[in-house]
Amino acid sequence: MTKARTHVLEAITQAKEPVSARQLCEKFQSDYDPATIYRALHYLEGKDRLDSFILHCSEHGTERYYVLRSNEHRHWFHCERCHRFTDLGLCRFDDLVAQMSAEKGLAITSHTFYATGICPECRQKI
Amino acid sequence: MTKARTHVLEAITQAKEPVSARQLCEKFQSDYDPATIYRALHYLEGKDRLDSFILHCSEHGTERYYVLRSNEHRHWFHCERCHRFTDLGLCRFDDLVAQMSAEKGLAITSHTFYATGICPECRQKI
DNA sequence: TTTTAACTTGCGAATCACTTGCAAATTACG
DNA sequence: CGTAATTTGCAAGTGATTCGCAAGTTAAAA
Repeated sequence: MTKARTHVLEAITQAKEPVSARQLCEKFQSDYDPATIYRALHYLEGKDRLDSFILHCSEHGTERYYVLRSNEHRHWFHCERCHRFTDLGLCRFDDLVAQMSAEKGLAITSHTFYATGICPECRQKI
Repeated sequence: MTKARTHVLEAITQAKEPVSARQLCEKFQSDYDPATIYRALHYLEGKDRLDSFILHCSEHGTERYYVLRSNEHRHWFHCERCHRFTDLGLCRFDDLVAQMSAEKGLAITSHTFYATGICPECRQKI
């Protein structure tokens, strides 16, 4: 683990929500080149230390977001108003996914899920 | 509905799986400019005639895929080997989504789900 | 520890999937 | 039919991410 990779992993570990490459590039603006950040993310994802998903929002456009990979994965909600994430807890889709997999004879190795809408804080402000 | 929009909608209607903008641009290469295709897709999605999701695959990169919007939405599986989609049937997550929504006080207005892995045909070829 | 081979990084240029500005072409409608 | 509102094509622009390459580091071998 090089310094850059360690720092990127630490930043994602400390974050309470999914982090985009761009956020990391901003954070490490004076330390690492964007290319290094992107390469660190690929490296860490290849080593199964990170999970990621792509999400489009009106404020940030289309970006890939990274979270730590643990043995039990979680899903996220994205608020269309404040553009923050809310943790939806551990994945509860395993049974349904297994069911779909069995029905169609698929070897499902992963799935992506996220929900969008308005979070309680923003809803209150309307 | 202009001609371009009609043709785009027809192409997606006839397709048996999600279609990317790029596929449509290729199909209508000699008829419409890519900008027109993209604008038609935005228009149709804005009119609730289409649903879309973003998916990254090794063969086609990151692209947005479009499907007809019906009252009951479906989810898809994407094969990492042949890069085709398999219909996973109607959404079965509504209860779980409602549950998550209630737990966190979120106003969930939509969700995205897709699974990836190897389809039966490709699995057989290994 | 010197030698060498194997990564990593920074920088700048290149990709690629879209977007946008603008003038010409269509379409809508009074 | 005539004018206003839309839509299209073309070309240039964005923005996230990737790549080539030379320089800097690290690791393994001798």
